[in-house]
Order: sequence, then C-alpha cells, then structure tokens
Amino acid sequence: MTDPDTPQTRGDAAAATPAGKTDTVRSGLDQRRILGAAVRFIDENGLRALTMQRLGAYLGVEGMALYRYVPGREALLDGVVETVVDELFGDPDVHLEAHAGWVDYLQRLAHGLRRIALAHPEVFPLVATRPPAAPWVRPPLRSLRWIESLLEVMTEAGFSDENAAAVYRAFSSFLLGHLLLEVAGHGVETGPVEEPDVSPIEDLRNYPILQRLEPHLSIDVAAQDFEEALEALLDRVALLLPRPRRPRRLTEDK
Amino acid sequence: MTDPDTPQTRGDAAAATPAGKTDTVRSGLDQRRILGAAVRFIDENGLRALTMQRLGAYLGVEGMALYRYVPGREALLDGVVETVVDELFGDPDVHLEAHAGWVDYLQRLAHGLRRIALAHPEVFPLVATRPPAAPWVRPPLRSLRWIESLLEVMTEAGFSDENAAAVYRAFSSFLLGHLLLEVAGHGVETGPVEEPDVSPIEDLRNYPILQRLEPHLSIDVAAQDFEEALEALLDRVALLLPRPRRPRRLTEDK
DNA sequence: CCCTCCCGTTTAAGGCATAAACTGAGGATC
DNA sequence: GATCCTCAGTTTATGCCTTAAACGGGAGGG
Repeated sequence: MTDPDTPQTRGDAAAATPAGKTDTVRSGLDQRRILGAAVRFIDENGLRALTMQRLGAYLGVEGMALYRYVPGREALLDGVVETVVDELFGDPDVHLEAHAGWVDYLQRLAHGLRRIALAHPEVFPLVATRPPAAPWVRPPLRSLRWIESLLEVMTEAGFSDENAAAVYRAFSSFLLGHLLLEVAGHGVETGPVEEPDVSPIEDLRNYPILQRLEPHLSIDVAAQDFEEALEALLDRVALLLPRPRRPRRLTEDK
Repeated sequence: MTDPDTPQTRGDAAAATPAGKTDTVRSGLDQRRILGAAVRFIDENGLRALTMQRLGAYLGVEGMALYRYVPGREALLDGVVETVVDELFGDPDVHLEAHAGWVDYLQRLAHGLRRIALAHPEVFPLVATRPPAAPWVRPPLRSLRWIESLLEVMTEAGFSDENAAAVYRAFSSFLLGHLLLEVAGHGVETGPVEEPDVSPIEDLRNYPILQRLEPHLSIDVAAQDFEEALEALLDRVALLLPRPRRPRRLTEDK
C-alpha cells in the first residue's frame, strides 16, 4: 500500500523488474549479510531507527523477506551483538592465542574490545544489556568464544579454575563499565535531533561544583582512564597467581 | 503504601461510573505518582511490558491521561531513571554528607547504589544506557545531585578538581560495570517465558573449558566481588591524594 | 445560572512486528 | 513438453503501540 511500485530505495532490487536481466546476484540474502547490514545500519542511523522494513529497504528488499533468515527482530538484535563481538576474531591485532603471556593477552583483548566499542558506539549498549547466550554465565557479553578463550589462557597461565572465573568476571565488568561510559557520551542519540528546550546550562544553577568542574568532566581523557584502570586491574589479577609476581610489562608507554 | 485504590481492575476506574460516589480522590494523577507507578510496574512486569496504556490501567486510568503530565514515553523513561537514582537520597543508610571522610562516603554511595540496582533489576539497564541529563557530563548516570555530592566531598577532602573528576569517572564506570553485570543474570527477561528451543548445554560442546568452569561461573559471588573491587578502587583513589595514605578502614568484615 | 478551565476519555492516524497467503522462476520427474 | 515442487521474496492482514486532536463532565467563580 505504501509503495505500490518503485520502492524508492536503490531502484532496482527484485521488485517490479520487468524482463529481469540476471544481475549475477538478484538479492542474495542470507543471515550473514543481513546481520552485517544491520550492524552498518545501526552505526549509520542509530539503534532506534532499525525496523524490519527499513533494514529490508537498506538491503533492497521488502522487509518481510528478512523473516526467512531471521526468526524475528529480537533474534536479529542478538545476532547483531554476536556479530559485533565476533569482530574480535577478525582483528589482526588481537590474536587471541596466548602468545606472550596472560598479561599481554588481556591487554590485547581489552584494547580489541575497546576498538569495537568505539567503532560501533550505537551497538554497544545492546552488547551491554543483552543477556548472555548461556543463561548461567552471568555477564551479558555474548559470544562465548572469547570467554572460552580467556578462560583457557588464564588456566594455562596457572590460575586456578576459581580464579580464572573470578578474573573473567572482574575483567568483563571492567570492560562493560568503562566502555559503556566512554561510548555513552559519544554517539548514542535518544532521538533524531534532540533539542533541549531548556538550556542545560541553566539547569546547572543548583550544582555549583559540577559547574566549576565542567572543563575537567568534559575533557576527553577516556583513553588514558582506560589504560590506567586496565593497569590497576591487571596488577590486581596478578595477585591471584600462586606466586603473585606480575610479569614485566614490555612497554610502559605512560 | 500509596495505594489509594487497587489498580489492575481495569473495569471501574473513572470510566462509565454510574452514580459514582466520589472517593475523596478520583484518580489524583500527578507526575510523581506516575513515575513511582512506572517504577513499580517495571519492577513487577519487566521493562518491555511497560506501555502507556498498561501503565494507565495500572493507575486506574485510561493511558492517554498520562500525556497530560508526561511529554511522552521516552521522557517517562528518563523520569523513571531519575526517580530510581534519587532513591539514594531517601536511603537512611546513605547520608550523603561527608560524615566520616571520603572513604566512608564512597562506600556508602557504592552500597546505596548497589542496593538500588538490586531492588530494581529491571530498571537498571535503563539507568546504564540512557544519556546523562547534561550532555557534556559523560557518564550516563542521571540525577546530577549525587554527582554534585560526590564532587563536593572529594574536593573538600583535598582532591584537586582534576582528580575529583577522575574519581567520579572511575567510580561511576566501576559501579556501572559491576552492577550491570550483577543485575543482568538476575531479573532481566528478554521475553515473557523464553523457552530455549535448543538445549543450551548442547550448545556448549565446543566450549570445554567454559563447561568445566560452569560451577565457578554460576556461583553467586557478586557481593564479594563487589566488595573486593570496591576496596581496590578505593586504594587506587587514595593514591591520588597529596599525601597518598589511605585512611584506615573501620571494619574489615571479611 | 452560566462560563470556563481542569482532568480524564474517545477517536483516530500512522508506524511497527509478524502471521499467513501469494507469485513467479528454475529445476526435477514423468 | 507438462505437472509439480521448492525457493526467495512480496502482498495482505491483524493487532499493538505511540501520540495528536477532539470531546465531556464536573467544580468553582462570577
């Protein structure tokens, strides 16, 4: 009804093509392609702009077509989370085998996940709030692959099972908190163009210290904060080892 | 406590009241009451169950009535976040003046916020993902009051402006991460009764270590984790002081 | 007694997810 | 070649959701 013909999207697609010449690929939907497109769509348009119809149009297709490959919107979102987190394994800088010891490993993991968070600021809140694939694994980071990877590295490094699990919890909550925080100010838009009807500065009359510290709060020191907190966490983790000495850092870049 | 009339009975309300004797208060809507009801509703029914109509019915009212007091659903959610966070100031255990030094203060703050998170597990993801009231304040914890309070205590304790801001960032990201994590496994339900069509255990074939550590991962040690991480953070914060010695803890209950 | 807000209700429009029926192009089988 | 099957996407339809706009009835003030 809304669009009897000429879906105004890319123009061709598969709809209403008369005497359709075979483009080598008509649409060629599949789950991978849909999830990738969804990630890109959210990156570009924001999470709340994602509807089945719009994602369909984005793929040159009619929206309902997606349901052949995806059980529903909710599942699609889960898939988006998993897709994004799985970028870790495509990152050449993050070889998730324990090359150079657990410290190096955890650092690569942390930085890799941070890169992902910054690359997809609109997606990350989704990562943070969606329950995990396995219900008994507490933290909401999906994609069990990297959890497995972390646990493997830690246990092989000499951590007890219990401590490895503790490290996992501490590490994921650290990442969750820091990255969510960092990403929050950046890209997450509640609405399309939220116009504050009341000047926000006016609102701060009652908060003099907040006002005074505004420059310190708005300065973007997220990267440095992240590094320092990561260092602190690693030191803390090192204490769990049987012989609690922390392997020397290679480069102390600070 | 504030239950003027039993809600959930959608039949009576103010609609079609025949010869309706006026209860002293017909409905008596106002913003505070709506927000309180919304929090309770989410606690009971989950976030995704909240619709304007249902919240209206919950209040014995027709749904559209809410729009007289609330600009819209999105704003209502913002209000819910603010309402919940403001519970801090009603908590008798959390006197947010600096009675006994900044360590004690930060501990009370952390525990108070944790209590809130655990009391409203369905609301907390909202707290974590919603952008702050003032756009230049990075973290997504709204309710500027407690930020102001924290900054005041820290600066009065001798922290520089810059360090006070750093403490705020570190502290809020810590709380965000830990509490989000803790709450995630608890109450957040994606659907009403999510039936895993595929046995989740079957899915774990490829993750042997995850499987082996399952007991360690599912054990609920959140409280202990929280305390330990909080201690570590406080130690780290103490180093920022001009003379970096940490005031003695009063009770080491562990 | 009438006017006029106040407060909540009705009505309605449009967007959304999603179930179910449909279409048209290959390809297989007879 | 004719029948039928299946795949891939489209159309149609339903019901819920937010939200704008018009509506009604009661209370208080003149």
